[in-house]
This record gives sequence, C-alpha cells and structure tokens, in this order.
Amino acid sequence: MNIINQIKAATLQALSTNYQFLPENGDVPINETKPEFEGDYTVVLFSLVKPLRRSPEALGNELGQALLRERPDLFSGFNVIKGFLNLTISDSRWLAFLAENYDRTNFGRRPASERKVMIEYSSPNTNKPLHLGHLRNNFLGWSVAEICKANGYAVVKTCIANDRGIHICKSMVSWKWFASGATPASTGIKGDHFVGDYYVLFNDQYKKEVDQLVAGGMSKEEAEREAPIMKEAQQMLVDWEAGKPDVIELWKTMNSWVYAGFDATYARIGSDFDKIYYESDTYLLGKKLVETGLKKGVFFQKEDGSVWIDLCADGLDQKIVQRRDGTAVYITQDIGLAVQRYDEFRADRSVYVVGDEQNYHFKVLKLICQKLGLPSADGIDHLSYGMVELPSGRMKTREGTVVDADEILDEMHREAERKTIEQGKTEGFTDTELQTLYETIGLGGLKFFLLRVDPKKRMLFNPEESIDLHGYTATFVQYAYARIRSIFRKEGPSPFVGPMSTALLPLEKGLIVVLERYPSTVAQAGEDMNPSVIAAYAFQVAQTFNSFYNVHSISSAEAIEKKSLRLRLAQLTANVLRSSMALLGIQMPERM
RNA sequence: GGUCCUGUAGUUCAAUGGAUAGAAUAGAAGUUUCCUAAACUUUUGAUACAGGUUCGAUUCCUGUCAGGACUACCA
Repeated sequence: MNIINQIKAATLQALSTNYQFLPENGDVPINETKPEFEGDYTVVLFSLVKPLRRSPEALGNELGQALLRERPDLFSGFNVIKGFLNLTISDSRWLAFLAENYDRTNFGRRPASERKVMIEYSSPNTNKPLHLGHLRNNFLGWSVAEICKANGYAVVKTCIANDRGIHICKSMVSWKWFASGATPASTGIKGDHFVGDYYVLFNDQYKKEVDQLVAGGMSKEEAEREAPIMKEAQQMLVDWEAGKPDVIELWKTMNSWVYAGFDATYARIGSDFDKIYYESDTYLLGKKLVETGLKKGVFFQKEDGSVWIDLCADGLDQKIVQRRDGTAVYITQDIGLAVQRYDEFRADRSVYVVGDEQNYHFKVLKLICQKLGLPSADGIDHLSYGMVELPSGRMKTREGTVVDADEILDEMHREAERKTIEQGKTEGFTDTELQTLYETIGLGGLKFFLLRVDPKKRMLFNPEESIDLHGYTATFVQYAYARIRSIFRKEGPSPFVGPMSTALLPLEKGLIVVLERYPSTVAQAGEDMNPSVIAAYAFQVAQTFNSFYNVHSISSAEAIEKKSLRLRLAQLTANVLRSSMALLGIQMPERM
C-alpha cells in the first residue's frame, strides 16, 4: 500500500476509535504538504470540523496525538496550522520503502488482470504522408496503450486504414494523367510522399479546370461538378465499387506504395498495431444493423427511403444512418466495425484516439450503439485530442503549412546532432552509436513535446521551442538518467553492499518522497488516459534528482552508509525515469 | 441560430473545492580545483470581466466578452 493510503487508513482508524466517526464518503482529504510547512502529507480537517463539533485547532491536535500514539511506526511528528494537520512520516518508513523497491524493475506496474482494452489510433488516409497531427495521435495512442498495460490491462492496438473513397481516387486519377508510369522506385521518392504529390497535383489541376470553366461563363458550383478531372475521379470510385479490374489493380499498387512509406515512418517512431482494419473491407458493414434498428424502432425511414435516428431527446439532432440509395454512411460503418471488433476481441473497453473535431460523431456513435443494445456500447470511449496549431494558426494543406512527419523527425535528429557536437560530447562513441543517440534525443524530444500537454487541449507547436533541449524536455530527463548510469559504470557490477544510513537529509528524503509517488502517478495517468501526467512526473523526478546530485556526492559520500543509501536512491531514480519515459515511448541513453 | 470545448506570468504549459496559484522559457544576478554545467542556486512577473454557491473558488453555477470545433445523403 502506498504511503497516502496508509495515512488515510490510519486516519480513518483514529477517527473511528477516538470519535466513533466515519466520514460519509468513507474518505479523508489528504494533500502533499506545501514546502513552506513542516511535514510530508497533510490532512485537511475542515470537512470534519462540523460533524465532530471541534475547532480545527483542537481536532488537529487531538488527531495528531492519536496518530502518533497509535502508529509510531508510520508517523514521527505533526503540527497544526489553521485547518491543516501536517504529518511527518518517519525516516524508517521511507528507508524501508527504498530498501524494498530500489531494484525492482516492475516498480509502479500493476499485476495483469482480466480486463481488456482495445485502442484504436493513427487511422491514416492512404493518399498522403503523415503530418504533425498524426504524430500527436500516434504518440498518444501508443503511450496510452503502454499506460493501460502498466495498469494491468491486456491491450489490443488497432488501426483503421482509410484506404478507399473519393480522396484515394483523386491521387489515382492524377497519377494516370501526370506520372507517365513513374513509381517510388523509379524516382527514389518515399511511397507515401510520392502518392501525396499526385494528390496535390490533382487539386492544382482541379482548380485550374474550375477557373477555366468559370472564365468560360459557368457558375462556380457547376464548374466544380463539371471539371473533367473530378468527373473522372467520381467515375473511378464507381468503377472501384464495381470491382473493375484495372482500377482495383491500380488501387492496390498505389496503396502498397503508401503502406511501404507508412511502415518506414511507423518503424521509426515505434508505432505498431496488433490488428489493422481496412475501410475497403469494412465500409459495407453495418447495413444489417440498419435493418435491426428499423425493426427495433431505434431508426425510422423517411419518404425518400433514407434511414435516420432521432437523437433530439438526447440533446442532439436527427442523424442519417443510410442514404436514400441504400448505401451506408460513415457512422454506419463505424457501428458495423464496432460490432466486428467486439466479436473478434471481446474487449471491455474500446478507446478511439481521434481528434476533437469528431466529438459529435463519437457521441452519436456511442448513443446509437447503446440504443441498439450492443454489448460493446458502454465500453466505447472517445479519447479526444486537440488540434496541433502553428504560431501562424491552423495547419492547412492548401497553404502548404502542414508540418510533414518525416521532415520534423529529421529536423529533430539534426538538432540533437548539432547540439551534441557543439558541446563536444561525441568522444568515445562509434558513428553508429552517435546516430542512435541523436535519434534517441531527437525523437524523444518530439514525443515529449507532444505528450507533455493535456491531450484534450489544443496545443501550439512552435518549431523553435520544440527543438529546444533545455527545460521541460525529454533531454533534461535523459541527461539525469545518463548521469546516474555513468556512476554505476564506475561502481562496477555489485555496488549495493553494506547497510544504509538510518537518517535522511532533506534532499535525500525529498527524492524518496517523489519516487514513492510513481505507482499512484501511473494509476492516475491510466484513469485519465493522460500521458502528460507521466511527463510532468518524470520531469519532476529528474529535477528533484538534479538538486540532490548537485549538493551531495554519491560515489564519494561522507560515510559508507551514506554511499550505500545514495546508490540505492540513484538506482531507484534511474529505474523510475526509465520506466516512466518508456510509458511515453521515449528511450533513455546510457551516455550522452 | 443550436451544441460542445478553451480563456492563468511577455510566451508555452500545471494546479481530485484547500494554505502565500506551480513549472519551463524569456529577462536580471550568481555557481566548475569535486560522480557529465544538456546541470544547479537566487530573482522579476499571471487566474478575461461581472455576479452567485461556501468555512474556502483557477476549479462548481449564471451572464458578458474573446478564440476554436461541430452542426454534410464527405470520411
């Protein structure tokens, strides 16, 4: 049991034996004691004052004395200020914690349970390369999966490839018109970028044609309908759905180019999936469910034959679930896919990592699934994240302000290289090791930068700040880790010998107190599905360690017992840093 | 128009209804005979506005103002 829960239990026990009192919710509020007061944790007494008919001061003193009397093993002192009972935990308790956990690599992780969660993330379109927004999605999804695992969940990572539709046909038509048979192999261009270029060409051509038609006297709407390249794309979509062999062939070929490109990027950033669904396989799913829904009276049909659901009672609008021509819409596919995934994996929860512009969509999806009585319905959870914006505003394809994923990864790598060389820290590394180091620092920096912000919030991506390797960054944490590893390289294979000192200096204790919070931090991040909690914590650990390291020598400690203590403290710090950063998908260098 | 989200130091981000609102960065001033100075120490600086709820509000409620998303027989 962690310290906070021990304090809680002891306090409840004391309230029970001394006042025959149990708070209504069975809980007492406990905070970290503010640094300007003496103590480690604080019981906030205000809520107890009224039912116990004591003044805050009196209650604090009685309760403090009772706790000290009943649990001398846990508490070593207390003071009362206003309505706050500040408790000091005994050094022996902290030391016992350290002795138990300093070399546990699974410290902070909960044992595996039966619970299973499915996490869908990434979900790219196969007509253009990944950009910065996709990176936030990928890093988030992957990290949340790791955090769930650390909390004992079995995790299934999935991805839905949006591999069909008019946007895919656009790149295909454009390639036919303009490529003269060029391929990624013949041009040396990465497949996803290659295809993306033709998608851009399509839009250029389309705009040209529309302008021409408008100049010829056509209205804008009509021109947009009549532009030859658009008509061909639409025809191609029809042909694709009809299974026309040459279209299917081209579609398969171009998609394979894109996948090759994606695979390279995924491999680089460490995204992986247990199961990939393809929209081309799933887009017809859900049609049967429309019938079921009609029969159950969940849906209703309009005169023109289209099928709708009325969600007005839930504060939403009417929503179409099947077009009048009988084809399925996006949401219908998603319902069908939800059923299929549940049949296949039986996950208790199903988390969709999707941008917040689809908040409405997922609200509707969950409601419909619930009204249809699907067993998976209640487990549907939309992990909605905010847009990544640039200082100049929103990224826009048309304005060419989209930050390309591969480019920003390269840029971070180069910055890490530049900085390392500038500091003259390349000695003793082979060229391969240096490349690995730059990637560890560069990729880690980008991941940390995108994960350190609450996922729900829109975030600003300032290129200059993102490549900064100082302050609230992965580099800061990595550097603290590398310094610790350096100590252990010099100490040799079995450094933990001899008894530990039995007293704690403030900086030593401060570090233990922070380290002890790791398990509850992991739990918190899991409950909120929020990696930024982990990022903030890892940074705090590194910060606390640095202050300690700056003042107290570890290897040349003033006494052998002190060295013994500090080595264990350093070891636990390293473990926690490595483990917490691993939850963010960030690796730690042994040297830097 | 309707629904939802967001307004905190110059800037980027924190703060289960708890004490004097924390970090980082930028600015100012310091710290290398000593385990990696990519570090450490000190310092300047903020809750959009107006009400309400209560022992206590950045947090909950209402209104105003400002930004954003959604509100497609697109996905």
